[in-house]
Amino acid sequence: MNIGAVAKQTGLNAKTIRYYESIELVDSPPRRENGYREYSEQNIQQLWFLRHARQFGFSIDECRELLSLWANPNRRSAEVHSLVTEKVKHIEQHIRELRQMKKVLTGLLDECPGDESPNCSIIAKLASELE
Amino acid sequence: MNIGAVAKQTGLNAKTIRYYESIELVDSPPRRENGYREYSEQNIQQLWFLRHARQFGFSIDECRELLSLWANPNRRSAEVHSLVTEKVKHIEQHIRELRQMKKVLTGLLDECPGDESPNCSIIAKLASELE
DNA sequence: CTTGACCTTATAGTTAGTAAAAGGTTTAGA
DNA sequence: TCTAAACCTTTTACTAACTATAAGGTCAAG
Repeated sequence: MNIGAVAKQTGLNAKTIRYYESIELVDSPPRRENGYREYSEQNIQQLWFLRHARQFGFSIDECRELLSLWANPNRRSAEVHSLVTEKVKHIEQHIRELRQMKKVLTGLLDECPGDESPNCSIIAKLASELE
Repeated sequence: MNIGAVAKQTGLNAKTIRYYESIELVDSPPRRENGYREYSEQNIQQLWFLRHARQFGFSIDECRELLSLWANPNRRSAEVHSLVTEKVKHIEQHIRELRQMKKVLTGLLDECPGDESPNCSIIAKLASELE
């Protein structure tokens, strides 16, 4: 299969697929006579793996770890479990930070008239030296 | 005041302050004879503004807009209100996405034994072609 | 035979800084 | 007075994870 078809199938951008190959995240597919990449089922599965892992918020480096666990028949599922547990903790932390940001911002919104006047406590708050 | 003291006061890294100057996000402070930057109250207030706006999750470009609203005595507070409202909406969207990610990942965790065996439904799920 | 949709590479841009290199200046202590 | 630490300066390159652009080769349809 050509890169365009693989891109369409997996939902990855063709440029992203070439990028993953350039950083040696996935195996290089063989080339046809004209130089085009010819993707095997195996190649495509790696890309599906990445598509999903990236969607779940894993970084490229974490994906590298997950891919090597996937490739290793002697892996301990505890390792996968621990990687994912860590990821969930980070997500929770991130959510807490966003909630805090939202809380402060909505508080500020209540104090800003939102009309034609220039007075706005949001601007004032941003410019203040107080934490 | 020298850049180091301003950095300490505002909590911004001195390198970050020079960076903000280089992209013309803040006014260039005048230089002393030795070439050192000499920060006025005015310069420092701009940096406080940025410190806060960045903490609230505004991008550099959004900060540029907010700074120009701050500088404009004829601003309409409705504009500020609308910028912040948009930001809150984005934060909410982001939180929803993270919650969804967390939900799927914790679901997967329940199905992975997390022991010495190699079998792991997380790995299997990542490699599958299903959405 | 030409048009458009593919494919190729290399290079540069994106965000928001951070780090490193290589050097000049100031200040405190011995 | 000398020197070492702690400042300050600039330019350049690096980070993450792509995305865009340029400039060109290939292929299939009409």
